[in-house]
Amino acid sequence: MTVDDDQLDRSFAALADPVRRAMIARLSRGPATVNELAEPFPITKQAVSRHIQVLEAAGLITRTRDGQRRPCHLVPAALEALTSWIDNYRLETERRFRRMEALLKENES
Amino acid sequence: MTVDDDQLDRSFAALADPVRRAMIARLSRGPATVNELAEPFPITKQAVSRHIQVLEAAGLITRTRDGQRRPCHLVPAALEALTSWIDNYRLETERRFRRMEALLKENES
DNA sequence: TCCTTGATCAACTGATGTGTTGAATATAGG
DNA sequence: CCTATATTCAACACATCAGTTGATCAAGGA
Repeated sequence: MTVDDDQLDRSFAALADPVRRAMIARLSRGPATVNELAEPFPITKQAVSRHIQVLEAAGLITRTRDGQRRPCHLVPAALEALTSWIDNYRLETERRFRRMEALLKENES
Repeated sequence: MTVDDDQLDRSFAALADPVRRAMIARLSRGPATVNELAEPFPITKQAVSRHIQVLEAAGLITRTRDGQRRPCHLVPAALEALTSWIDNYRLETERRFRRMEALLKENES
């Protein structure tokens, strides 16, 4: 999955909050409703509802309908898009470091 | 490399800005000074200087001294810490999806 | 239909973030 | 010493964000 710049903005901003990261961790173990996600936190359900909207706008989760409930589901492909963005630059940097080391070793011999 | 919650806050928040992401991309190709990093952007160097401080506080870059210059260097291990945090939950979710699929297939037979 | 539960909308507050301008600091070089 | 260059600090404006309370909407069950 490839993402545009706005999607990266929203995704990284979504992860830049401990409450939303804890929700991601919870959802990795299975779907959950607003009430279930709210349970561990000392904040109102309205606040939790908005955290969920942030995650959904980022594409990190989707929502289904189950009667009155609106269960949330993690979207692994969206997470994968972030890691591949980061890995791109990490790997490039590590390659450069290895080339530098090789050059140093060559010069000292 | 393992990071604490505050470090994750700062790192993801640092990446939630297109200017800082472009700086990461630039630095993956080699060290650069404030002036070099500022060049592509229509903002003041003071603003660029603060973007750099944000990246440094997140541990994503380090800085050295070269006369008046303060070159920035990307820290691949810090990027790796982020991808492994994300991958942890992505892989857990994908494992769960595969178990679900297996169960469905078993029940339909 | 009435009441309860799950979830969201609207308006407001305080904190944080990103940008500006202007002044200050530090190092290199004549 | 004096000046130019690289960078940072300080103070301010403006926008966005996370939280609150109170009202509203939607679906289920007696």
